[in-house]
Amino acid sequence: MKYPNLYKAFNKHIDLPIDVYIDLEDRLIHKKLDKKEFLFREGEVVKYLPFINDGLMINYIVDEDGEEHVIQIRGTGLWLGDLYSFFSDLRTRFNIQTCQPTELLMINHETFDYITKNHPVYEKFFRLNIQEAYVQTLNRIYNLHSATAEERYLELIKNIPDLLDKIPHYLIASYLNIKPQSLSRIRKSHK
Amino acid sequence: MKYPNLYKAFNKHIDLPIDVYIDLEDRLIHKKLDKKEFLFREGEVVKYLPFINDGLMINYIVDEDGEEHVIQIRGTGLWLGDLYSFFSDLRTRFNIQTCQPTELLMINHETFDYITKNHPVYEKFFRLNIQEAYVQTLNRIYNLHSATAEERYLELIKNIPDLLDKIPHYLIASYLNIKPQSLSRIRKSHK
DNA sequence: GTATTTCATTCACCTATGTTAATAGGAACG
DNA sequence: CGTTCCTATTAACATAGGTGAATGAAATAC
Repeated sequence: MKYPNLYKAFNKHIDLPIDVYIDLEDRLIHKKLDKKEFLFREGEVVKYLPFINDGLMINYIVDEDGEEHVIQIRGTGLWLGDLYSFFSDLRTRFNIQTCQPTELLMINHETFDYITKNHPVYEKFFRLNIQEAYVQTLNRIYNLHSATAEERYLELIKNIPDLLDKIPHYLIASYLNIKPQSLSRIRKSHK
Repeated sequence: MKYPNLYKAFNKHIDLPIDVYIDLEDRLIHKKLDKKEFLFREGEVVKYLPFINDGLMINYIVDEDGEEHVIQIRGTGLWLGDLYSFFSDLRTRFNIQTCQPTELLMINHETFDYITKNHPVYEKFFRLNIQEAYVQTLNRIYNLHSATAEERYLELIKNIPDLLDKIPHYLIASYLNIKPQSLSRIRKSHK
């Protein structure tokens, strides 16, 4: 087994026989990105389902004023791409970029069709995987509604304690929906 | 065909042969709710996939202070439930309530298993349906990040012009993540 | 190794939205 | 039919977070 992180990610949702896993593993596209490299950018059609085997990435949208809004931050063991663009063949609105050197495992359309056709358990996995992502974003909306910036900050560093060392503070601020100056202010009051 | 709204909803994503549709239609659970009735509440395990055949509903979460936060507002022709609770058998965090007399068509587990097993096209539909819902919530997060309360209000009434007549303003305010007083203020400045 | 850019922090000031309280209209209820 | 509750609105004041500018530190480039 070359990628135990991936195997573990599958088994979080489904019971995956090892040979069914290996059948996929041999078809994966392995990709290494440096820090600050893009996996894809707004306007492209996404051709892969990317799994973060090791690293850290963000998903952001640029508004009319050119300002970046970080929508997601995801690291090792998680998927981060644009399912919608992948399955619909429409252009994505998202920019997916690494925050550190990152190693990806990617499934293209041919492989997706092959594994779901030959191993229906993968179909179930992807449905469950989307559902989980969907619920996470509903919770994020709730969080944006019910918690103050300070509470969101404290919760974030509780969940990912080393995040502050791993990515620039201005990206964390954007994710929290505040300005870097406000993040500084909050951090100051917690020293 | 008893429920053309439902048939249309399916055909937005997939090509559904009429007999495959009818096979489902005969198994649907039909339910009528009055204004302000609950479909389900926090703590319950959701046993159905509900389709709004006619009406209007909200999804809200109650925080520790007892305050309601409206996460979704959805009407005729859309699905609104808790996929996660339905598929995982875990208790939901959501409260789903009608804003007006509402007519629902519901799929229970038995029916879901039957139709996906006998007509794989339904499996595809539900995957696409979740994907669409997922993308909508990502856009909602972006909207909360990039637009002011005033912009969010104007966009909302542009999309659903008669919403103000259909549901109490305090629920719209909650959905926009502002207080009713602020909504009044914004509305006043647009008269 | 120096120059240049990028990032984090601080401060003074500003603004959008929250908070509290008062009022009034309408719906629901006996 | 009057009473009670619920909702919407307004106003005065409070505050979280935004804005713009200045500074220094750190990363990157040359």
